[in-house]
Amino acid sequence: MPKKTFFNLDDDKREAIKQVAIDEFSSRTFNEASLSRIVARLGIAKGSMYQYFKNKLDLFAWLAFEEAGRLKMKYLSADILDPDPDDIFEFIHASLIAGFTFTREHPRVARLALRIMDPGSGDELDALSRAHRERGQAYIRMLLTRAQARGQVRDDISMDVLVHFTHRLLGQDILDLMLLALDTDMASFLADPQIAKRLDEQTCHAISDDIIALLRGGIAAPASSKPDEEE
Amino acid sequence: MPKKTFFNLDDDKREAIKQVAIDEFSSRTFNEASLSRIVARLGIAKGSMYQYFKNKLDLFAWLAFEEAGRLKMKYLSADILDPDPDDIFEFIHASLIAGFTFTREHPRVARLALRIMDPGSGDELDALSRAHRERGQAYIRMLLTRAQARGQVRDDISMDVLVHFTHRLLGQDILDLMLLALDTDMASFLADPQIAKRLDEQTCHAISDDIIALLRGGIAAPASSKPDEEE
DNA sequence: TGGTCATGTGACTGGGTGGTCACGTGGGGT
DNA sequence: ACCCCACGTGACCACCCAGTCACATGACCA
Repeated sequence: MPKKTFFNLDDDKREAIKQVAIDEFSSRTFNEASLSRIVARLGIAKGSMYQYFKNKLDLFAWLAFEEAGRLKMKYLSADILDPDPDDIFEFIHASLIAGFTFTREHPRVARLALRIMDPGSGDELDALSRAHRERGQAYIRMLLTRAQARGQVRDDISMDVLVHFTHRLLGQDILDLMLLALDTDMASFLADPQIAKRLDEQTCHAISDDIIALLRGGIAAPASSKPDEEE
Repeated sequence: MPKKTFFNLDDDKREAIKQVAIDEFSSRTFNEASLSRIVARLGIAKGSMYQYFKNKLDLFAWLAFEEAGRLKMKYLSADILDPDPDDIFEFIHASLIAGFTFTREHPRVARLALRIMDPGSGDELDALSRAHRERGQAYIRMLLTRAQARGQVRDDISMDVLVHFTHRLLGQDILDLMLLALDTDMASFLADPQIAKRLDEQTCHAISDDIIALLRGGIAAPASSKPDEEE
């Protein structure tokens, strides 16, 4: 968490620091990101940063866990976040749309949020990362278990596997799917996150529909006689 | 590619260099991996490395693309690698088993091979990485398209999405699934890759079966009347 | 006016990096 | 005995880093 000095700053300066830091941490690994580069871009002294934050990790953790999480929540809670939606597929669909919208409107922040998952950036960060992931997976597990109890999700497959893939789908896969639809890759996106804004809403819905169809029926062609799918 | 000097070395020394370098590059990002650390561990002079390799990238690329690829191919071709297997699900199943076996027997090399996918390590490496990925995806696409022509894969979903997920399943997901089954995560694996050896063959088959079931039928519970699935 | 205190500063420390280069060494060939 | 040449070496260069600290600034209060 930032020190109180940080919150005494001009709104403009505080915002500038936030934006430049998001830029740096979203485009590079935690270890590769550089405080020196941040302060140079801001035109302030390095010592100042240490008046605002305890150290590099403090700054990163605040941005990636607190701020990015807060912003993402806005998008999720706008559409969904009912702890027991009546249809798990509706829930996933809504989460995908929310994720697409969030990523399209705040590509750098979305990428920053994914940086949390980077392993091997030091013990302290790895521990934070694991705790974060486990919280998310616990939530998904609850939803899937309830859906299973309602007979909506198959019960002949390891719940761990289901949780893992669903969690990943709603987290990392969203950006991958967007990049796929835009015919680019992560490297290009890191170089210019704004390309995410080129994805229109219609395509987002098309991708989500495809994913939901996959989740519902797998990749196999329907067995010869089975007219209960549209088309 | 290494310089010829490297191939004139004692087999022992060449092998030692390979092993220490694999250790370093598999446990850290390309940018975070350190040549200084490698030579220190080997007890040789840094200048020597530059007699064997043009630079850091040369060493990494040789290990990750050539050597790791060669080793992985051994496992894949042992079971499969028929360009038109009669059953796409059999093919995927065999690839999963081969991937599990490879990862279990050579965890560090398997992790090294995944490092190729790390984006943002510089233009040159990103370009190599993209080319590598595109080759792999082209192969998967061919297989899926043929399977589709045989009526084995549904045709109402974007082929790009199918290719993307299948490619990822056979690449990155294999390690993730193993870690899931071992109840650990990537951070712990990076700290000690040998934990992968604890996964027994039976569990590998169980996971593969689950994945194939997912691919065949999705996550949805079968619609009330439909006895064509086992169980 | 003087004093206090929050804030800003940037040179500096100690450490790391990839890569170079002038030099050493030793085995063949002539 | 001579040289050559492949190989080995580690000090060294230029650069980058996170984090520190003695000092400067300026607002507010007495």
